[in-house]
Amino acid sequence: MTSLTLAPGQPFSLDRTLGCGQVFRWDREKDGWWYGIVGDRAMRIRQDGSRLTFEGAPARFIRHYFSLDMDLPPVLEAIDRDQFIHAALTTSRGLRLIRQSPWECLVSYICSTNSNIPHIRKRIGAIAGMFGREIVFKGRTFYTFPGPSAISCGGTDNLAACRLGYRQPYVAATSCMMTNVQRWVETSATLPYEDARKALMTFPGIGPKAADCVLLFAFQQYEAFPVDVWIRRIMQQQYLPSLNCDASLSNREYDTIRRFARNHFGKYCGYAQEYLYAARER
DNA sequence: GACCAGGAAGAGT
DNA sequence: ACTCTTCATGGT
Repeated sequence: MTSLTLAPGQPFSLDRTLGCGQVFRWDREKDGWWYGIVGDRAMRIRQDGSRLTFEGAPARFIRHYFSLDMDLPPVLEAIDRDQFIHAALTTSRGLRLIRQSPWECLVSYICSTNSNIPHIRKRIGAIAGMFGREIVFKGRTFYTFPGPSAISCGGTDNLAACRLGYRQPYVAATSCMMTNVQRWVETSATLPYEDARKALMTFPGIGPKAADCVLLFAFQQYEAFPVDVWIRRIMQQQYLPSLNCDASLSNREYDTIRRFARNHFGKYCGYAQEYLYAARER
């Protein structure tokens, strides 16, 4: 068991960070411990005030994964451009964007389309359970997220058992494509936002929204502003009243929204998106 | 641009 | 029990 103390003036809320829907493989137990699996290590972590206690990962991993090394106040100050975002920043104070594993994040957001969060979690869990490696930690069973070849070579029937619906061929094709890509993470990380976005959208099942999520959650491209049904509604109500949320979201309208956000909130608009999403009215 | 597939969990009635 | 919505994408 290891612990670390948060630096003064660096807000962090474990509950808000893990509970806001950016990541799908963590569970909070009633005693306050969060259990999750990241890469090939299962771990647990809890927060008591400014103290984080954890097992299964070294402090430097925790610091990096939860972006605790990022100086958050200047970011929040930069995006705090109006009363509405100000309220959202207050409500979800301490929310930080996680540095997710790119491959798992890519598949997760292929699986996320037109689904609610519990359902997305179920799909990711099914893929891991089917093709991943079992790890027992604290009497609980976890499964690592399988690599591209484990999925693409694992058999159509096994993938079908994961009940992905129309997303299944996208996951299969993207996995197959990825087995032929060299140094995907390193290459993508060097590209500027718009180029990285175009590159991601060449994978089947990755459209503008999923690409922006992967850029934001796995590549720390804070310019990305994923527009889903919630964000579109909020943007219509608060910033762009001329939007028509009854019609389906066109690429043109998506671009209108993300360019407005980039202009209005600045280069950390992705952080603004996550706070707006976390504060959405359910 | 409009429409549709593929599908299941959650929320509301 | 039934309907509507859900962190959309790709093809026609």
